[in-house]
Amino acid sequence: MLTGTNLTYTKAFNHRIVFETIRLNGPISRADIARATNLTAQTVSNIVNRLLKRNLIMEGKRMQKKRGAPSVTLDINPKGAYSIGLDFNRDHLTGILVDLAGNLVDKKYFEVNDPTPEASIKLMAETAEDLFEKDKYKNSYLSGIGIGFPGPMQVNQDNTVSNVVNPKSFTHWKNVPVLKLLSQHIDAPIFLENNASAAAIGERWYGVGRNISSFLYSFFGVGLGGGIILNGQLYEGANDNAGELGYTPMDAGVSPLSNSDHPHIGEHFDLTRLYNWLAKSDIKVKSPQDLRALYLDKNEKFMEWIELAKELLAPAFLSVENLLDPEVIILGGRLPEEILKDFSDGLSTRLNNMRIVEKTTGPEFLTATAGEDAAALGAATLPMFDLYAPQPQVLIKKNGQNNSDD
Amino acid sequence: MLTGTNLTYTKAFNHRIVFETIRLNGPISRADIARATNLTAQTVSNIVNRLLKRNLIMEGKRMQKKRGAPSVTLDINPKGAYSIGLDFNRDHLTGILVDLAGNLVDKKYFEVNDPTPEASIKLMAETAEDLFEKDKYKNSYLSGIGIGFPGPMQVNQDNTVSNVVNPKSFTHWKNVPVLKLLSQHIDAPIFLENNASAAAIGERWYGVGRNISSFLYSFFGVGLGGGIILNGQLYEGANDNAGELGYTPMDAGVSPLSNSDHPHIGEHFDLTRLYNWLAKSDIKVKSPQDLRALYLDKNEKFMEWIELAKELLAPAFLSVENLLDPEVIILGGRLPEEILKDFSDGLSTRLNNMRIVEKTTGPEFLTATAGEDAAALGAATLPMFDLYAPQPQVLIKKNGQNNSDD
DNA sequence: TTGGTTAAATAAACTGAATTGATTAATCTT
DNA sequence: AAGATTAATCAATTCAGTTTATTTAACCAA
Repeated sequence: MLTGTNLTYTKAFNHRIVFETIRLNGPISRADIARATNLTAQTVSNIVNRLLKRNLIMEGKRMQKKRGAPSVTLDINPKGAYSIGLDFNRDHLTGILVDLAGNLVDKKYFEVNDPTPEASIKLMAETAEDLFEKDKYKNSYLSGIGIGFPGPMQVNQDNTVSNVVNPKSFTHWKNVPVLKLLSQHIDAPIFLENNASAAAIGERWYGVGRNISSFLYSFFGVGLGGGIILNGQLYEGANDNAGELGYTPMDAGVSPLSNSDHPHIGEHFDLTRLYNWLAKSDIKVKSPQDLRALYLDKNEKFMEWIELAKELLAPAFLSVENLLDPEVIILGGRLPEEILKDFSDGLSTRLNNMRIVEKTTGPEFLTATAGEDAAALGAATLPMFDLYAPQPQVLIKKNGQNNSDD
Repeated sequence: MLTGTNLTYTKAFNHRIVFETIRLNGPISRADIARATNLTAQTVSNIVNRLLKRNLIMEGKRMQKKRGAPSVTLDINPKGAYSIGLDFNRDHLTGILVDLAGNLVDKKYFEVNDPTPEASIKLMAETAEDLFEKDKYKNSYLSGIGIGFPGPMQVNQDNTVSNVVNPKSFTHWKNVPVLKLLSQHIDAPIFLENNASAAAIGERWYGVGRNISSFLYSFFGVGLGGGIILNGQLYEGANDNAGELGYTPMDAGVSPLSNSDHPHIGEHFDLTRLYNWLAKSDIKVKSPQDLRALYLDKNEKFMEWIELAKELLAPAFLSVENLLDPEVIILGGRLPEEILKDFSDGLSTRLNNMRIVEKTTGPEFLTATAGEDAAALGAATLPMFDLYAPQPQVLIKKNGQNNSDD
């Protein structure tokens, strides 16, 4: 709804603006922050002192530039807050602990096999507890826990999680109240998100998207997912389906991996199907790392898949260009970097040829900075982003919400 | 850049919030506004009194609901401000005057033929002056003049206007500094926009988009254009090309209207080419109204075009659904309402069949409320939107900008 | 009819955010 | 060493929404 604002919200927003300015430009002085943000020096000074008290930033050494008094530099305090990210899948759970600067502090990896909700919740809770041991991080602040779910699963409005789209991959999951169950074990804010969207936020906050306000993140996970960042914020669409390139139709028979009535390109990127298809040619793979080896070997069969992948992605990305006109398209996920790089190069040239003559520019293709842990890092970013990112929504009143925060 | 905010911006934003609440829900009492906006009654009272003083709203009669003192209703004052919209094309210029409530007050129409910039500027300035005669609207406020340019023309960053995409249609136009030239004749804020984007804003502010925060507006003008509204704001993309469905490729030979090396669906919607193609079958048409007659006659040749149009639009809109996931797709522009309605019905059912099985929902298709003057009304909305719409940007400082406004 | 209750609107005093103006301190320039 | 320049902050001010209290107008029950 149309809600107003007041000074409390102003304050919260300005705190975030100053924090973000330090995060992106640090080390930076109070005076430079004032210039960058159009806030007065006095205001910046007050906000900085409050952020210092909260241990979110720290002072560095004095720096003299030209004349005048030397300035004290400010920088993010990595130990000011921590966050846990869980990347949950049918076959594995990755849990990571990151600090405020986005550094990977700790990591746990578990192989699972189509786990029940009960077993999953238990594993998630234990992993989270292990990652942030109370005595080890005695005086530190845990901003929260983010959990990324594989693309085909859906985080419902009521925060239950179900797999509406592909019931066969997660046999035991249907409208599971993950948030409710987890909060019985965990005393910290919990955030649920589709792993592609989470990865997009991660890339926006810590990765190549730091200075890019609009991009599409193509996430190669178990299948093909997507997350869209517009004006610095996650755009999920009316039904949380925005960016789902995988649904793009393709002609029947084009991909040997397709087996549906409505062939769509997502099928070609289903890793399980890819492994099975390769197995038919006696090529044994069971992980993205195995694919990397195949790729470096220039394995003929796998190269066939790669070429077809680019063939299928090209028109989909042309649609992205025409419809969304993003500055950048980021490729990331579980596929090895070399393969993503191959995609990005191949797609760039393909799009140049497909574009109508009068148009000369298109989005730039980049590969994500986060590697195989993109989803987990993205999940870990969710609480951080919620607490510290300068989102315009912060400025707008919400019923019964208290914004005080000193 | 990352800029902070302060109370001045808060005030400006809250004024817009209250105004918009009245606009959308009026007649409405101060107390109801307070409840709707989460602002206190006192704040609303203050803001309302300032808006009354500026003549933007007006008091109605007392209304008693249950117990307690009866409330005074408030409503938009249509005569509080006026706006001029110019829809400029190769073949015509439509100029309209609308009031604050979006009512059409006056309209001028001129046929032109590939006019030079000089002649065009002169005609625009004269039309604007005629529409808002000083003595006739003595005590009224003109919020500004909006001008919509046909899709293939481009409003450059430096506010010059050129036709980069299709140089053949506007032979005399290349990097014309429209804003500079017009402001020599006109003493009011001037806004330039692509006509599809303008129409989208018009529909957002006055039309079916009033309560829809994200939609794609497909604009059937001289060709096929598009405007995207996300979170209530116009999203133009990194190169102002977002929503340009016309660039969607199609196979060669599919549309008899195509003649390019890179066939794209926009070619099928080029009205000039359509007229010429129909002429080959001895069907003489030269206006959208003529097409309406053909449609009502169920003219065989024209129906062929209609069917192919839907055939081409369907996959493009499926991309929209998958990528943007909008609540609604609005069809509008110069094509007669009956044809747009046909498109919308046909596309709805087509998309239902193309969608992969597991997905059940898609965007709703609506036809625009504004008819053939959609572009002009949209253009007229630009100044209004800029002055009165509750945009989050209002909350953010801009260098050297003074936000005082009492 | 009367007194009590409910609600709208606003006046007056308050709170808390950024701002403005003044001051101090550190460094460079000449 | 004196003056200029810049960073940082203290102190006082401004001005937005908020809180509290008051007035007014209606309804309702006895």
